Amino acid sequence: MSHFGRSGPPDIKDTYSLLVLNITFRTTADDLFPLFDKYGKVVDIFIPRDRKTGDSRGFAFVRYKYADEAQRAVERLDGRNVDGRDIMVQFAKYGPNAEPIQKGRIVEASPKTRGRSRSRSPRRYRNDYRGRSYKRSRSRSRDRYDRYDRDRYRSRERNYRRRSRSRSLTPDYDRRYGRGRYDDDYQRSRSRSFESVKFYAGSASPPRRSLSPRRPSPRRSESADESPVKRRERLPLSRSVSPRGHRLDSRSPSPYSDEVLCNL
DNA sequence: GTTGAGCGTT
Repeated sequence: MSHFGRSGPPDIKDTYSLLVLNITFRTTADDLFPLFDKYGKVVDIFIPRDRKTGDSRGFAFVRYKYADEAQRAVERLDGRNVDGRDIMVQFAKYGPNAEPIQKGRIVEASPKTRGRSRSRSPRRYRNDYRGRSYKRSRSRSRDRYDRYDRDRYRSRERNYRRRSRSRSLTPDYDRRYGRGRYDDDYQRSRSRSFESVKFYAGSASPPRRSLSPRRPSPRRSESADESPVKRRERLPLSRSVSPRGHRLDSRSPSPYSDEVLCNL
């Protein structure tokens, strides 16, 4: 029950969180797991994503069960090249609820403290990033669009997203799987557990989205509502199963973005 | 079909 499923933070009570910076936007939790799991028991991996687009934001959180293992992972993996980029691994400084944590360990004393720090200030999302004058919307290209003709480019962007969503085959993957080894693999057997766990967690809704978003009900009202345009929008999604069969991220947020759902 | 300082979700 408390797995890397999409049911929120698992059991963060006695875990040690590592912040992994500078990963590629295509790197998934699956990619990180074998690396980090070599140094200890990885309890959870989470890759924050853009709310709207679902894209990776370029960093990840890896949670260890034991502090010494986390520490070792920092020493060994910080600066390591992953998918062509030198990642930075360090202990997280803030908890999932913006709590300061020490050495990656959440200091959350009482649930009262936790509730306080997040219940007030009803930010829409956490995109304000704690008011630390966070400049970015994560990319200059999107900044550009946001400033100028966002409305004009919106549909274009959507198409991009959708296509890149269902594509999922990049040189990165070739490289990674051609490599097939990590530096000291003293417990490579565990490399499978992550996928297994996630399959387990997603058993209700398998990663391979052979989805059935909404069966066109034989109702007259709906069929009348169906325009060819909408139909076209749905089709590419229905078959958007990646070549890898499963492309699981930490929590793949619904493959169908909200806008798509709204379209139906 | 991108981008690149940074701290997180059901």
